[in-house]
Amino acid sequence: MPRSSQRPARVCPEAKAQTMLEGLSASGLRRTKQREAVVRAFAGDDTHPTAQELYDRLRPSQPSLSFATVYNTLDALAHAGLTHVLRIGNAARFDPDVSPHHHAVCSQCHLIVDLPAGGEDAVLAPPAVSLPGAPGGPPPGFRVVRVERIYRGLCGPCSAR
Amino acid sequence: MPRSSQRPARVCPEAKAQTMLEGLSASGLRRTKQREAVVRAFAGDDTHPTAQELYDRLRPSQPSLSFATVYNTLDALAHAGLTHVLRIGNAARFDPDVSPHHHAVCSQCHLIVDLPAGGEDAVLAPPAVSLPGAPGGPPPGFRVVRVERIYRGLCGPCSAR
DNA sequence: ATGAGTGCAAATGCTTTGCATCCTG
DNA sequence: CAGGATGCAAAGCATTTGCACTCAT
Repeated sequence: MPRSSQRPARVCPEAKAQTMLEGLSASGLRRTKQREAVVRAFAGDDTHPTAQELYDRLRPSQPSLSFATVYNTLDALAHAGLTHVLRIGNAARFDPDVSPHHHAVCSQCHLIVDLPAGGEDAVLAPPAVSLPGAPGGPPPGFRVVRVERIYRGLCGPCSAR
Repeated sequence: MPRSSQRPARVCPEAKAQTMLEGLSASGLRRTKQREAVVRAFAGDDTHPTAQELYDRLRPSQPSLSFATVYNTLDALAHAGLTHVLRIGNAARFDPDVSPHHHAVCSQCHLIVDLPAGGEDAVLAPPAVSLPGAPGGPPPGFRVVRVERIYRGLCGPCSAR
């Protein structure tokens, strides 16, 4: 049994970073100082940062790092399937957690929190599943790869006003 | 029984446009020629157009219409709850259908199709429902107002390559 | 008549790109 | 040492804003 049953058993950031870096190599991408810095700053982050936020966070320690590199690195990670891109506000937000989970977004303060995938339905369809011609008959032949859910509402503090 | 059980019994565009215009008035917003034009072009549209697309569509018949007005009108409609904003690609897409439904997005051609809300779970929570401290214990006290789902995958044609 | 709404254009903000240079594999 | 990656800056879009003018209420 995992050490904790309260949270999605988040691995230690260092290990996560290692996994991401290995994923980069596995995708034929080069392992540069810049990418290592981005990955280390990003891997253990569950705040769904924007590229700008990561850049600001890294700038003090990596003065020569350019914004474009942060952007390109995140883009590379996303294409390699090592990161998910969340389009919730105006700017793209990045999520290093590619395991099945959903998001709750506070309409007031725009906080985004992770929601472990409940048993309700599968987030990932094993290889790919065709949508049944269920009630109303959605597009036939559409092969669903992933289901993303966004719970919109008010977080605890905002709910309490 | 509704006329059709295959599709979400879409109302006639004219009626939908009327409803939206009445909704505008009901929200204390003025009924201008520009807004009427936007609403008529938009009400029966299930292609989830961007503001730019609607503007391009309207320009020929409304040469004096400005882009900002289209933008502001869509924004006003959204604030009045008469339209939903979809953030799927880089640009905001607008959906005149505010009845419970979800979306399937083709990763290849970026087509967005409506999916009638199945019985699986409610899209709308009656007034507002608190997330149970289910498996993993998501944020306690978060009041869910609406659940949005995005089915990512490949549409029929793209799936067939 | 009043002030919300409009048109225009310029400002913002996010994202992408071109290119010379650097450095990993 | 070849080509991918970086840094810088500029270009491209999407979105928002200021302001003078117009028109719905």
